[in-house]
Amino acid sequence: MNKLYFPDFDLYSTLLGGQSFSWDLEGDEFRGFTSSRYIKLKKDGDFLLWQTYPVTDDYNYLKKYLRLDVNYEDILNQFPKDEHIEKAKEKFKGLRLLSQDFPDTVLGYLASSNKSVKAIRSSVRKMRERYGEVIEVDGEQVKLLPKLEVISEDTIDNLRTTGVGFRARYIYEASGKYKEGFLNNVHELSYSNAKSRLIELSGVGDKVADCILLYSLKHDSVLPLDVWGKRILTNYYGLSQKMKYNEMQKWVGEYFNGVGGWAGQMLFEYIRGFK
DNA sequence: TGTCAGGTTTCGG
DNA sequence: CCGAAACCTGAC
Repeated sequence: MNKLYFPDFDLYSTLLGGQSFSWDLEGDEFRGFTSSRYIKLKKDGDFLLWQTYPVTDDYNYLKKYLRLDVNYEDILNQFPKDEHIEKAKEKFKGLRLLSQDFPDTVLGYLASSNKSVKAIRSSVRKMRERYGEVIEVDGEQVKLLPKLEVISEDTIDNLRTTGVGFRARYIYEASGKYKEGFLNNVHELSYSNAKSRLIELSGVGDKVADCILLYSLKHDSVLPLDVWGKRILTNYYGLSQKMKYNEMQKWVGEYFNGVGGWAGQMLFEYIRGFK
């Protein structure tokens, strides 16, 4: 495996927390699947050991996915100083944000609405089983995450067999639109323009759009406001439960210094008792 | 078996 | 604009 010096990287909370549904822990090795790569990753002290498949030694892919070019200390230094953040940081220092492949993130979060992380992971694996490309990894056959183009060529009824329920229509329609290029330039748009475009997709509302914008497109100031995100704001920071989504998000943008996504991820895992 | 999970859409007011 | 109901299914 390849080796990189990388302290301050908590693989467990980063890969198995709430931001990706595509990683498993086997022994001391994390194994992840995207729509184009299978990745093996583990920690050896302050080093990261890694390999990519079917294209091996693909450092550029890993670097983008894990956001290896961010200055982690700088980000932590921008966190506001308060007791909740201090506690969350104690437990989750090393938790980082990923930049997952855009279509993969759209798929995962379209499948996520009104479902627990565990149930989402299960659906994602069923879709992977049905649609994922087979590749060979160290002599073993494994499947990748499906490409949206492949899903768009199947039927909604078949898609339903993967446990996505009423979300099948959302995934199917979004796959077709993606294939037509509807989302081609979202990564170049401002936060609000990109968000408007995403919300035009059926099945994407404020929260799912914010997840895609944060976990794939690196809009780091956003804290996705699901029930846990809202609990952070109401229970820890005294915001009223009556506040509207966009009002809360505006507060996040101001209070968290532009790194609400990073701080929020730690608070999110902290408040939901992960790990 | 019954309830819960918990985002978006849809519908009634 | 707002609140409430409906949506599928897996987990427990």
